Amino acid sequence: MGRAPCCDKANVKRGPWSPEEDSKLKAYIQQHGTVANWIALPQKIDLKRCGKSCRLRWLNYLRPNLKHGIFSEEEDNIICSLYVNIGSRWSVIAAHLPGRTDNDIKNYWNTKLKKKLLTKQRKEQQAQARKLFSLNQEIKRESGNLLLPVEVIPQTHNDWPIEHYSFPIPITKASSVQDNNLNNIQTLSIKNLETKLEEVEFSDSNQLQQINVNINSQYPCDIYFPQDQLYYPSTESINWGDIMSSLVSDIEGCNQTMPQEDVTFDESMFYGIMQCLQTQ
DNA sequence: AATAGGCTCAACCGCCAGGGT
DNA sequence: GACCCTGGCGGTTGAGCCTAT
Repeated sequence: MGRAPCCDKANVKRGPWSPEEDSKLKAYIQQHGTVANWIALPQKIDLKRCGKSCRLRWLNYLRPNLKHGIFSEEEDNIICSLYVNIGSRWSVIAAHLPGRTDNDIKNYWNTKLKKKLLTKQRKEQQAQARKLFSLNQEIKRESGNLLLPVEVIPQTHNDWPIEHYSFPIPITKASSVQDNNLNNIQTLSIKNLETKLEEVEFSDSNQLQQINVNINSQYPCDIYFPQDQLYYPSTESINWGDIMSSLVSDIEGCNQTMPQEDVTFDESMFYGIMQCLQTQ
């Protein structure tokens, strides 16, 4: 047996509110100040609406001092920083943005801000890829025939659109040994990586002071290692040289126990490792 | 001009927590 | 403790608008 409905669905109006309905609701609340019982309200003011619908209409549209329209850059930053820290708790986020409702913020995030951040992320990622490529070439030159990737091209991942730590992880070309290699690489590199990443501090002059990257934390939604790129670790502040160096030393150690094969890098392998890190 | 597809956002849905009985 | 009721919340939907073809 299901839950009893909060109102008689057959006898309530649904859909957009008319100006008359709005003014009835507004008038009642202005006269009484508050609503003690939203469920009972529609009957009192002769509205064929669900009490919950009345409440929502008031909170999201009719109540005074609501701000509608374009979000400012500052509001964007606040939303992003809070989202990164607390996830999709829109009511909490709304509490930090006077005049904005949780519904507004939720809509804004889902329709605009997320895309905006994705675009920004991709641009940064391309710059990062170029940087890594030249870094790899340099290391390669310095280290002779070191087994490092010739191709480092972080791709846009359809299911996982934001790739934060998209530096390469080596795998062998031979699929039969990939699993073993992954295990080796994981055990050898993970601690190093983790340390490096946790050392990364980043700041944003506008919004946030230093926030440590906690790669063990659970991101609460469909975006991982996300959006924080805006005010969190900028690629500029990450010492990729250090990270690459530690990877190189791990790879060297790893190679001693591995068959001599060409090693290439793969994005999916990286995410596998990052997932492994998260579950540790 | 027609229309298909994408986008926006107000409104709805269903779950959960907390208070009252 | 069990049950009921309500408020609050996050996720989802769909009508209407916009844009590209």
